[in-house]
Amino acid sequence: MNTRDKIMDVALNMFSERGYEAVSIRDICGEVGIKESTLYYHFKNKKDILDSLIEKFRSHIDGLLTHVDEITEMPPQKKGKKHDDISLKMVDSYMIDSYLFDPFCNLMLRLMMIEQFHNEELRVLYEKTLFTDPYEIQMSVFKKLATTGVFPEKEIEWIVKEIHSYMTMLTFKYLLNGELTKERKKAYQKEVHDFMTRRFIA
Amino acid sequence: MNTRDKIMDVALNMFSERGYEAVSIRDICGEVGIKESTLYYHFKNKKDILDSLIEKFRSHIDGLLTHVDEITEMPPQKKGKKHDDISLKMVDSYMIDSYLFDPFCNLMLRLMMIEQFHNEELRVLYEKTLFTDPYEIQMSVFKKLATTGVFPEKEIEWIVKEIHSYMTMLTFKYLLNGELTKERKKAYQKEVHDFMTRRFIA
Amino acid sequence: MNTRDKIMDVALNMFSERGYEAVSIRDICGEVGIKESTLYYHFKNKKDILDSLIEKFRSHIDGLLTHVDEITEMPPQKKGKKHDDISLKMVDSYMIDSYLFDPFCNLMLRLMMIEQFHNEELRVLYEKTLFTDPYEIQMSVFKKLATTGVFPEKEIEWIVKEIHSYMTMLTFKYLLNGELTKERKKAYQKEVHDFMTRRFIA
Amino acid sequence: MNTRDKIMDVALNMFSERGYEAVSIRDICGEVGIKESTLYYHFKNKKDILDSLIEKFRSHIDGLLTHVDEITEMPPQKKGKKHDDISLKMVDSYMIDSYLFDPFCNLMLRLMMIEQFHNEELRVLYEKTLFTDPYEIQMSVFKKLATTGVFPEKEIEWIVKEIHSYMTMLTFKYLLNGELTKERKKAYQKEVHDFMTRRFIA
DNA sequence: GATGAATGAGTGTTCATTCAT
DNA sequence: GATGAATGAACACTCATTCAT
Repeated sequence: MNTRDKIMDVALNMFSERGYEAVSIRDICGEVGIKESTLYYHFKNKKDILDSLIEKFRSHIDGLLTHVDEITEMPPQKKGKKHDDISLKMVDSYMIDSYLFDPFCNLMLRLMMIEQFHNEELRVLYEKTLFTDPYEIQMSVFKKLATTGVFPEKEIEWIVKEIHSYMTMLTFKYLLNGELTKERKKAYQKEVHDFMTRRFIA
Repeated sequence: MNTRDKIMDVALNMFSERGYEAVSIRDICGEVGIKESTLYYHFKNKKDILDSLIEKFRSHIDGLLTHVDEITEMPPQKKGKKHDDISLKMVDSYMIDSYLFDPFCNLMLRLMMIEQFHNEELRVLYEKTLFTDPYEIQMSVFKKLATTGVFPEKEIEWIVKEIHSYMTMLTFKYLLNGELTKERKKAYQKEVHDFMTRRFIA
Repeated sequence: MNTRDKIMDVALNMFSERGYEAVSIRDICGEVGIKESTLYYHFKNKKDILDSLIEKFRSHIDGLLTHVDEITEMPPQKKGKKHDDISLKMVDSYMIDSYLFDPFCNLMLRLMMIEQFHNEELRVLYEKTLFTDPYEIQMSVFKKLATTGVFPEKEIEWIVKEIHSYMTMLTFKYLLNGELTKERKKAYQKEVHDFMTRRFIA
Repeated sequence: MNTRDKIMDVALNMFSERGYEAVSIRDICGEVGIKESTLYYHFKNKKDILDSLIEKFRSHIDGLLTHVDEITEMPPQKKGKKHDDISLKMVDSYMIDSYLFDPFCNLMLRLMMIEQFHNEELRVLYEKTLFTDPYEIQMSVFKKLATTGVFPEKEIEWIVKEIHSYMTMLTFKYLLNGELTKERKKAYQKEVHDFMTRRFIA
């Protein structure tokens, strides 16, 4: 990892734990192992580090959304196929691994959680990535499933709301609370699985 | 309001928006209208302000929990009475008004959200007040309702999980996001009402 | 002890250990057990405490000198009497007990030692009480002894210089160094005794 | 002189006059001609300046002691040579010029005198450099002289005690009292010379 | 790419002191 | 006699940043 990336990495770890303002250039440089003056070769100023992190997060998210779009716009599976095949796999595997469980994304979510109350740009991004986008993704997935006749059209809205609220709550409870340990990840996955099983299988 | 209370009030407003570390003693005193040295007559240091706020919050919460206990331990209503009488009123009126919508509590929740990642004391309090306590309160309410025969015992767990996750998600979405405006409160109440109506009435 | 005396007592203890400037009104009041504002009922300001201590010391010293004068101006003892009768007793008992070993005087000497480098008033007092006065007292004692024929007049100067330098060195080494413990007092007394024995007896 | 050395120089001058605590970083920087923040580039905090001074003093003293050892371990002069040749020259010239009269050492001794009452590290150093070391140096010098037969072995202890106490008293009287002026140095040297002359010549 | 040296503004905190009660 | 509440000035120290090398 080159110096610039190391700075961003260290900065994100610190920002997401203590907040942007509470972290000093000294703190970052001390951890990276460079002098403070060196940091200014790589970044214009402190704000520039944060902006670069946000930019990186945005393109990461754009990649995810593009990927999800490709999946949901694929021609529908044959009728009668088990409903969870596509939807649950997508939700479970893709979004969880590359988004909620991804270290970079997870730290960015924490940072947004911390900074949202006095940074409008981050507040909007926070609302979008934690509430709006996941809801819309679920909706497009279930709408597609509806075309296969698995669910009646008019029930979709509430089904999605139920799933979305459950997963959102679990996200805050397990993934945006304390350190992101293996135990918390497993607890999250277990609760998601139990919910899905009861709701759609049992 | 005396000087000490004014300091706590101003400090909480600032801490909950920008985080404890990012707020300076100068900021607080400027807003309160006292000299910095005066603040140190009322509080022994910056941390002492935070500790006093936490202490105040704890006793506030203790009051709420005691009140809830009194309600749920009242002798059960006559059979057949509409289930929402006691439960929804309690949930809607009491917990919402005196907790989520209460300005002091709301700001404390925001502060806890911000500080939880590097303050273990606040992390524990955060988990308790946003996840553990609400779930347990709902459980005791619904267990009581179950004794009146309104709900079958074995369904209670999932009903409560459903309600709890829905309300938790709404709390993060509307009450712990941006400024706590009347519009957001109304949006929150409407979504709670819609959910309750669909789930228990329709 | 009344409040005023308690303040002076505590102040002297602290001044003599950490220096006048390094001791705060807060420190003193904390130890005395009064509020800072109360101190200003008893003393005009911080400097006033120091001035009062100096004044008290001056009159203490005046008392000592008067006492010594009375002794040295008493009619001479009969010829042939052992020379140490009057001189050593005086030196040993009186000056040591009421001056060097006296807690108040000892602390004042320490205070003067600390403050002499930037307080001309205390520097003069320091020089007088540690170098000039003791030398002159010894001189008047030995001059009196000379009249009894015990010492030849012309040897007196060097005898006194010898005694004075020895006792001064011991004072700095044992009484103005570390805490004034019983051990240090005893070590001081032993060395004085050994010196006197060797010089005048052996 | 570079900035770091200038800071140490100014700090020592101020510390030795007013005491460590009574001197502010502002005072030092004002005299050196730098901003306060600059000082923290060179020293990690105020204590660090003091520690650096102590360290410098220690190595200075180590140098002196090594030098003295070399002299006293030189093969003895031929018998009958005037006793003061080596000893008095050494005492007079070397220890006085490079220790008591040396500006850095003199200021350090004053600093130690001031700080000894509440700084155990400095108290120990103070006792060593003003009482223990000089006594031992004199002892090794006179023991060497004794081998040449100038002094009887059994008289050495008291001779050294006499010299040591006399020079110690003079040090406190002339060199550690008021400003270290040429007049005081001369007065000190004259009294040393008079004492030596009377004691060993006359 | 990186650093040594510097800075002005700001940090939390303590200082001696005042004054109405 | 003593205190609660306040203050302006000073305290040691950290901040993000600059710039010549």
